[in-house]
Amino acid sequence: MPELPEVETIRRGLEGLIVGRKITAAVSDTPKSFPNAAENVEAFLVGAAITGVRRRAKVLLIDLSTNYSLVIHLKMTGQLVYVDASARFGAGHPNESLIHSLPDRSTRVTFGLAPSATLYFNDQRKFGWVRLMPTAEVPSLPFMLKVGPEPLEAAFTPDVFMARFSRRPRAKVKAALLDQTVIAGVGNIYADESLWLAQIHPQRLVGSLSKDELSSLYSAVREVMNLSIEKGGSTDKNYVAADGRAGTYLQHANVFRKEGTPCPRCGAPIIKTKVAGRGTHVCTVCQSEPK
DNA sequence: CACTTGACCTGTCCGC
DNA sequence: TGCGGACAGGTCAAGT
Repeated sequence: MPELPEVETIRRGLEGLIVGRKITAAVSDTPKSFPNAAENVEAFLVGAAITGVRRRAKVLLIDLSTNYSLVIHLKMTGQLVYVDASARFGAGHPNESLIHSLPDRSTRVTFGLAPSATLYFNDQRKFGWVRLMPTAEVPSLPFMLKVGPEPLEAAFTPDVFMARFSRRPRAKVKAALLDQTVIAGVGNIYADESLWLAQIHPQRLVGSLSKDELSSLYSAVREVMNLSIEKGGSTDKNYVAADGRAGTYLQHANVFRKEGTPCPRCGAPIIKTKVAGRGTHVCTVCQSEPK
């Protein structure tokens, strides 16, 4: 669920909440979620100050004064929720019930932050992970070496987009969109929304797309991602921002989870199918099927 | 090689 | 009501 807009929303929230703070403790009962040597945690994490929060693709990077970083992937159900002790009292918090129930049974790692705050890494399905490593080694991670360009950066021009796609001419366009080595950050929600906006059927093979269609898809991906960041991301079930707040993008979605409802463009019913092994939402009138 | 499918997990929902 | 099974979706490994 956390795709680029969700991770970016979390990053922005965390930046304002944790940069400059000192980590006082890091506790985990789930080695799979936090597979770091205890001695490294003691030496390079506990006592370190947080110097910055970055994002690359769907990966979050929390940089530390020890020149180590926490590398975090939320995968499907991961959350990073910041709770200040003062939020435990009084009303008015954007997600009162969540804040008051933490830690809960999905809490995998608990970070103490001076003077009186806690950062919870929650992950119901344990697909996500937190790793502590030297900041200088992050770019050498296999994922970082292979991942494609950031779609919202200025350097990501239509020409770059087309060059990346031309690497996979025989793939279904949805599979290519989801491939992180082609473009960074697109997941299932924004793949479906972008393809609907560009009026391209997800089964179409990349090699069959015209230059105009690729150009439309380029614009659609950026438009959809930008709108979602503006709305604080998509909250379906698990996703919340760093302050516990839900995102509202799905209220603006045109096809995702809209099966049976009329296409906002032509009125035909949206259908749900499976493409590239994933649940896929299309308007079969606006997005004509291949062959 | 290029592309597709299955595994990793847990919780929820649907049908019987 | 209980229970089995399908499903959710990000990424890597294994399969075609």
